[in-house]
Order: sequence, then structure tokens, then C-alpha cells
Amino acid sequence: MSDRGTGQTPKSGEGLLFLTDDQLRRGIEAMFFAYRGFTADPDRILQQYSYGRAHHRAIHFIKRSPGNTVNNLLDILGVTKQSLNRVLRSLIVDGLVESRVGKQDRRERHLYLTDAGQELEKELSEAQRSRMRAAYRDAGPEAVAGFRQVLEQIMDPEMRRHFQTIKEGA
Amino acid sequence: MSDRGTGQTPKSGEGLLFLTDDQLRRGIEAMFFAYRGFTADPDRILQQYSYGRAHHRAIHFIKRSPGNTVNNLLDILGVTKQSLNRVLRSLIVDGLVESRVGKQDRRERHLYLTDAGQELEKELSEAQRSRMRAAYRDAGPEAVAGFRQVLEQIMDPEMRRHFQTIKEGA
DNA sequence: CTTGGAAAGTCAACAAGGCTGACATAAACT
DNA sequence: AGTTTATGTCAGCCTTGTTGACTTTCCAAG
Repeated sequence: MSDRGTGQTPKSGEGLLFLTDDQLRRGIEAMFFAYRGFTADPDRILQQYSYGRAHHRAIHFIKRSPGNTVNNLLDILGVTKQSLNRVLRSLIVDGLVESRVGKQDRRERHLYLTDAGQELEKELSEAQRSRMRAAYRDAGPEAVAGFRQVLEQIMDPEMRRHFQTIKEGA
Repeated sequence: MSDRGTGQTPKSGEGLLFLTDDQLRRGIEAMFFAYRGFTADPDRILQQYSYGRAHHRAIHFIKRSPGNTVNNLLDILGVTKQSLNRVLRSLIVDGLVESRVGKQDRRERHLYLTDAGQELEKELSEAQRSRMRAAYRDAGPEAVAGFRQVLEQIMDPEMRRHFQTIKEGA
């Protein structure tokens, strides 16, 4: 009864201690605190341009696969078109993103970063990468492999598909 | 010259391939997609109670260290007192959180979950843990160790302090 | 050629949850 | 007595998410 309440079952003496509720809670809090750090540096930069995190996400994924359609981007970002459109519009007006009419299907809009867009993207991703690089270096390659492995398992399957598309694709 | 533009320096034939910009980008996207999955299950539950992620965070950290002061919680959550107060007020009004005047210092308010609060906390954390547990199990203990190690490096140092307080404390 | 439906854009309204600034109160500290 | 600290609260603003309704464009099937 003492640990039934926490959903734990010790089972036997095997090395399953990493699956205890307490270990899981630590993982959960690590995710929370780390995500804050993860976004902190780009957020500071974005503030100077009076943009938000949503702009960063759009810029990132346009950079990753230039010429992507709006619909594709919607799928990746998991927001409504109205939400994305507001962000895209400001980026287009400000001359950071270019929206070209599709050649085969002229209903589609293909998104590209302009030179100015590339510049901001670089500034943002450099900042974010620099923190990640330091973390990776300190933790070492085996830790990084585990990090990526666990993150991939945490994702929703559809997102894993998006993610793997990138992995294979590039 | 070919990869100077991406900030990479191959240096020598050592195993530093995990530090390339491309690997870092994959880690960044993994964080993004994984965090979405990480919050998805609690978010669904919270919606039924017309609460948001902010309520979850407050509940989580009150559960973790009952009797914590408001100031302490502010420090952990990294939001303004106005923002936290809005959330806390609704939780107190709804009878999920109790705010007790401090015994030594009567200016302080110490926060506790009521029985109803414990119940919701359990529902939320069970949902979140269940995804984490599956991810941990699939990835294995070594991967989990690496996962935690990298996340800890990504955090801001002050947050790492909070995090380690928990690690040691419990 | 017409029409159905998909893709995209737009307008309006709303909510959560951040933020700042100002101000109030009580309690502790000096 | 005066200052600092902890907390709460009001008002207003911003970003970013949501729904719903509607239009325009245009491919493709009938």
C-alpha cells in the first residue's frame, strides 16, 4: 500500500529504478526548466525586433525547407491558419519572408526567406545553437544520443514522422 | 570555406560530428516537437476543467514542495506575481489550493494542495508520467541518463540550482 | 463549360497568460 | 518611526492561440 498510491511497482531487484515516479518527475521538471533555457536566448533577440516566439518558429521552418507551402507549415507547427497567417503577414510586410505563387498549383503559396530573413534567422539560430553546442559538448556524444532518443519517444507519432523526414531528407 | 559559413570547424578526424550545426538543428527541432508531446496530455485534461498550462505548473510545484511561499514559487516559475496571482486566485477560489499565513513570518503565505487539488494533480501527473514512462522504457536507462544530462546543461544556471535542490532534497 | 471543393487569405471576436505600472496592506526589521 | 519585504489587486497592454464566417482563386471532374 505504501507505494501503490504512486503507481510504482518495484517488481524485483532489476535495474528499473529509472522508471520510478520520482525519476519521472525529475525528467518532467528537467524538460520544463530546460525548455525555458532553450528559448531564452532567441526570445531576447526577438524582443528587439518586436517579434515573438511564433515568428521564430515560422522563420526556422521556412529556412529548413524553403519553398514549403503554407499548409505544410501549418501541419508542422500545429496551429490554425489564422494564427500562422497573422505571423506570416507581418514577416512578409517587413520583407523577411517572400510568398510565391505555386507553378503547378497556383493556389499554393511557397515560402522563402529573403536576404533580410536569412540574416535574422542566422542571428536567432546562432544564439540557440550556441547554448545547445555548449550543452552537447559538456554532456558528450553518448549523452547526446540518449537525449535525442528520449525526445523522439516523447513526441507524438505524427511529429516523429515530420522529424524523421528531416533526419532522412537532409 | 565550404562550411565556414555554418560556423563549423571540422578540426580533425575526431568524433566531433555530434557538434555540427546540422546535428544541433536536429536537437533543436527534437526539443520543439518533444515539448509539444510533453504538454499534450495534461493540456487535454486541463481543458475539461477550463484551466491552462499555467495552472498545471502551479499545481505541480505546490505538490512538489508543499508549504512553499508565493515568492519561492515566483522564482521557480519565472513569471510576475500578477501573472501567478491570477492563476493562484482561481485555484484557491475553486478549492484546489490552500493559502496559509506563515507562523514565523506572518507576511508570507504558504501554499498547499487541498484533497481536491491532490486529485487533479494526480490526474495530470499520471497522464504526463505515463508518456514519459513509455519513452524512458523504450529508450533505456543509459539514454535516460544522457537525456537528463543534456537537459541539465541547457538550463540557465539558476534553474539548475532549483533543479538540483530537488535532486538532493528529495 | 460549369461546378464542386481545396488552398489560401481575411475579418471579427474571444481567451489564456505573459507583461508593466501603480497602489494598498500588513508585518518585520532597523 | 521609518523602511523594507511579502503579498495582493486594479488597470491596461501584447502575443498567440482559438472559432466561425466569408471571399477569392483555381484545379479538376462531370
